[in-house]
Amino acid sequence: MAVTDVRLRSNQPKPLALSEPLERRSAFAAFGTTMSYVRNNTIFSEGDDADYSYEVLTGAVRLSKMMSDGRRQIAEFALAGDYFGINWLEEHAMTAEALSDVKVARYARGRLERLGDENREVRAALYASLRHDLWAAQNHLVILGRQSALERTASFLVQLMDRKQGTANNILEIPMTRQDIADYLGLTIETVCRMLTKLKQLAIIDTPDRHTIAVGKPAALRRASQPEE
Amino acid sequence: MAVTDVRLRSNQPKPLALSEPLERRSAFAAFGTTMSYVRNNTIFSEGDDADYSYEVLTGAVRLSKMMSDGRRQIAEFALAGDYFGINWLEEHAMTAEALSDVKVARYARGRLERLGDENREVRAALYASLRHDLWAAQNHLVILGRQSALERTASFLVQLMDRKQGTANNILEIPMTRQDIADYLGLTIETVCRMLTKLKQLAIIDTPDRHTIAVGKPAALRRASQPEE
DNA sequence: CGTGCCATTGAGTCAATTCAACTTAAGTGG
DNA sequence: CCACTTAAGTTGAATTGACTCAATGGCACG
Repeated sequence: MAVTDVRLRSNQPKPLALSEPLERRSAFAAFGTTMSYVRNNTIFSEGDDADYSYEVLTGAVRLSKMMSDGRRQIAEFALAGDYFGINWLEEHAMTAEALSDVKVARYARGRLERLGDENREVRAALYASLRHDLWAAQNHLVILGRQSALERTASFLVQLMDRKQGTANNILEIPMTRQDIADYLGLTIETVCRMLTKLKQLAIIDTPDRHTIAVGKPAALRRASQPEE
Repeated sequence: MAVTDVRLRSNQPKPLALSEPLERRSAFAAFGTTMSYVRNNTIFSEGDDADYSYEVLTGAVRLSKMMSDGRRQIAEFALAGDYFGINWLEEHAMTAEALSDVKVARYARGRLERLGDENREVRAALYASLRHDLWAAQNHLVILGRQSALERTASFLVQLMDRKQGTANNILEIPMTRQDIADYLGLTIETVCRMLTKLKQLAIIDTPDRHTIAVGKPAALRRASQPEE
């Protein structure tokens, strides 16, 4: 199979300046192996040897950390085109699980590193991916540390919209459950639910079914994700 | 002046496996310029052109993001030996301010990148720094998203202890104010204060003065930073 | 047409915040 | 060196936003 290109997307949660360019490179050659995982299966666990890095081809993956008493924090949702598992050390720092049925391309880490050593372009792509993840994590910190429940929920939806720029981005097909959203935003499932209801009451969004969110008023949603003025 | 070595330290907030190795390299040559900043002055602001990268020589720096209504989230405290401002894009994603009077080494970004392109060792150091920051941010996410006020405060102190391993790490000289700690932990100044008092009442720490915290029972502190069992 | 999972809504509680008073420490300038 | 001023820290009381607990509704799947 052929893995086509290294794509980096910009999921911008804030006004926060900083426009990560939508780069497109054909950096990794077609030496990945395609793997499939069914919904809710684990791709790798926190602490596993980081022998492979991955790219999402179809479907979605959640990357999370778990505390010993079961509290969970999701750091990122990897969607089609996203990389995960490149950035870590000898051991994976996160658990990766299939949100939906997924196809991923799997790259042997050693090979990728060797390639990066030789090839300037591959190196740049790896570096860009790492930098993107850092950038995303730092924006995430603001959401978790300083935003209200409503702002968080709105921010999350804005991120999803911005991640699929180019396409009709007003109807969001979300693969994750309310619990996943809660664990991403540092809230409970009930609070996420209430905030979605609130946004619905404000006529900003609509939720025709569990996994669809229609953003009727994107501008209002963006406003809801930020401080008043 | 001569900037000696690229040091990476492990500030481990959790059991979370993952031992970032205490590497020591002499990667960047002595081409940095020494700069001094007095307490509370800005080194660069979010949105500024990222022309330079920095290393803390003495003192401490806070790296933060600010929302338009003044809410602030501190992402990191850079202490002596730490790098900051390497990881970002064309524009700095954070504001860097002097916590105390600081001396920093300043490196022209273009030069650093060129050097990284040529020199494998420099490249590894840059990559390691980036990876460290990502790792730290991801741990920070768990703290902000899923820990209680007491756990956060304890985690913060544990991080400080672990960052100065090797030295007598039970007496912490902290350059930051309570407000800084609050903005790092996603709490209010009052809550931080109350949690410190609580730790004091539990005889786990003592606060002889504002900028000194003596950790009498490190093990108990570590326990307080994690879920029971 | 149950059975079970996920989502939603309501009611009551609680942890952390807000508001406010007061204490302590750190300058600053006479 | 001491009075004066300002900033930082601490404590208490009241408030509140998000949480917990509990019950119900809606789909999907066998």
